[in-house]
Amino acid sequence: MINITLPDNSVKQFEEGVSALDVAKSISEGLARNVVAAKINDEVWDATRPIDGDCSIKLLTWNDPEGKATVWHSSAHLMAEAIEALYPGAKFGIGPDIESGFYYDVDLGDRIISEADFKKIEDKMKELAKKKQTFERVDVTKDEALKFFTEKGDEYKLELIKDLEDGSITFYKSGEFTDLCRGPHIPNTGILKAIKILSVAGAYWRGDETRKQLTRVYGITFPKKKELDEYLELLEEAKKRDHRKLGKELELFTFSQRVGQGLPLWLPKGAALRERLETFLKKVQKKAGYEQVICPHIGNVDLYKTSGHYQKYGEDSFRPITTPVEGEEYFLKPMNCPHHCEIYKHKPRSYKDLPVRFAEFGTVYRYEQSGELHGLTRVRSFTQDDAHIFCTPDQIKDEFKGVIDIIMHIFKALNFSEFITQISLRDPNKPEKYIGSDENWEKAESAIKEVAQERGLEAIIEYGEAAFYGPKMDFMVKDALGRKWQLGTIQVDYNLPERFDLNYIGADNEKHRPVMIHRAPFGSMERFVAVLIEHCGGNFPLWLTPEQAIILPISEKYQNYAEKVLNLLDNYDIRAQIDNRSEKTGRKIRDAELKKIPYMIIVGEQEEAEGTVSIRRHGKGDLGKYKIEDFAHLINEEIKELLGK
RNA sequence: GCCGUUGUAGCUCAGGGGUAGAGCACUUCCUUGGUAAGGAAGAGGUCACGAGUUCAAAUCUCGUCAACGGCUCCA
Repeated sequence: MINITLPDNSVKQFEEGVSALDVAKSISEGLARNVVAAKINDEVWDATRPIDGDCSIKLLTWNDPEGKATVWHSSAHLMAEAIEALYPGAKFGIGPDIESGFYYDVDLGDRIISEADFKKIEDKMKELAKKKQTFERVDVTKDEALKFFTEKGDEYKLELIKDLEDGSITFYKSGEFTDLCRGPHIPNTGILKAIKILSVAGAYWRGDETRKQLTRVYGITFPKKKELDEYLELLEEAKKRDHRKLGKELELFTFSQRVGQGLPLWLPKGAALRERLETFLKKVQKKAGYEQVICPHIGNVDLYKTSGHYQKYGEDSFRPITTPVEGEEYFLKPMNCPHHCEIYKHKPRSYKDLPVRFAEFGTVYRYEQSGELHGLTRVRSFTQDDAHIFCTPDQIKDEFKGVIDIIMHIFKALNFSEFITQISLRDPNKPEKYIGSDENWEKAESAIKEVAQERGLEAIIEYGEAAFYGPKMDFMVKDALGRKWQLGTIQVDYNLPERFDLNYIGADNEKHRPVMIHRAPFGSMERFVAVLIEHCGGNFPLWLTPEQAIILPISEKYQNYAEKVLNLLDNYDIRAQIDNRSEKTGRKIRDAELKKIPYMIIVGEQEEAEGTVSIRRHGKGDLGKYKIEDFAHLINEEIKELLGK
């Protein structure tokens, strides 16, 4: 008999060789039907695999992340089986589960899979799933494994097996399909009720561009059709919110082939919106003791040799600009820090001056591979809401606090209520990878952890994710569709102060090395605006939106009154326009709704007589009549609430 | 950068070896109206760019550029 500890810490006795599925059955049949895998001593196992000793157990269902992963991994096998049946002789690379679904890399010879074939594969998968095929785990020796795939003629699997240790190799058999696989898998394919092939793309074998390109087939499965439908709806919704689509429709930005790829052109409405974001942050930063600086867009090659960026990225940058007579070399600036270091250096600094905080909306240029460019999220020219704080090691903690407060303020003003904080620290096993003294690292790392706690942030700590020059804290927001986006970042840097030989005179009258902190709450204006567009679906917060209100006169007779209203609103700093086309009100409302203007102000005979306005809220409908001043207050109160003042 | 797909009016898209189509947007006229599309007329395109094949190319072929979906990369 063996002892199995359940999640509630109760211990039950079972025969040796019992499976997690048996354990589930002993609790309830209903539970057993939903079990897809089990965590045995923190390792995910097949629910059907015999347990041969004392252990703790957690039964996993579709609702556990590991359960989903297992379901999708098994789905990948099912898809491979379907593809093998439909395309005999297909060879298989790897087929893992991913964040949403799974894929399998397939070599089909000269056959191709296109969207038109998806249905065929889905149908085959459904047919196979209905058979409730089990997944049979088989231990094999390396020789057996090699023999099997040599006979099958699958060189990809052979290559994978060659890297594996004998004794650790397992096959999984389900139906007609046998795969090299570590597992675990679901008890049988019956749970896979809703199946969708999503897309197909090329992918290099083992991510190596010198190797053969395989066909990567993406799919997703769910235990219930309803869940699949919801997922497909989410994809549709994401498409509707795509910032590239909305950016065009709302006239925020555009691109021109003639200007060049990855170089965004901000249209008047987009530029105004971005300016409001900048003004907002500038105000906050001024209060927090930042000073604005301005730097040129190019820098001498020596600047980047000093910073070390030339050695590291010189080849992957835009080619240098050379002066015609002297032959000097300049680079488009790929970051602002080296310039800011020189600003720090322009005069001797005392410990009494620290911290100094230089802020700049600095436009930088980076050569990104052409296939990488994507809307505003990946561009070749972008503006960082950058600032560099030069401080003593003891001041790191307070400075982090200050930056976190700014970031939280921004998230609130822009309705990002869900976010993830990540702290990246050294890999304790590889201290040689990092520059800077142990003592300083220790100090900075514990400061960051303490600050996170004091500010009530539930931070994920990642060891080994720090940059070689210092630890950092990143913020990822979750948008309205639950997608995660990396935005703000705070990074400690011991490297540049060293390279630029920055110093300050301490109380002891000796020179000391300051610490540098890079920080960008938005990240970049381009990326941030893109994320914001997708987060709010183009319905920007009232303080930010291009047009806050539009006045819709019922007919031309009320044009004068409309202008009077406009003037009054202008006095309250409310951005509004008049739609004076000779269209019916219904039409004007429809157009204003489509333009996502938050407030529609209808004025006609009644309003003019009473000195009021009729208000309609975007997406909500008629709000009734207001006095103009009351309406202005309504708007300004709404804004105040967001900006928290 | 690599593989695949795509490129026709400001936008969304149809068509396709014999000189260009729709809806919306735009302009003008009529209409002066009460909470998601009033009517009529008009204007608008080297069919991404460059070569080639052909009596004839927007259409076929090749190349270039760009966008899209992935891969690799991201100070």
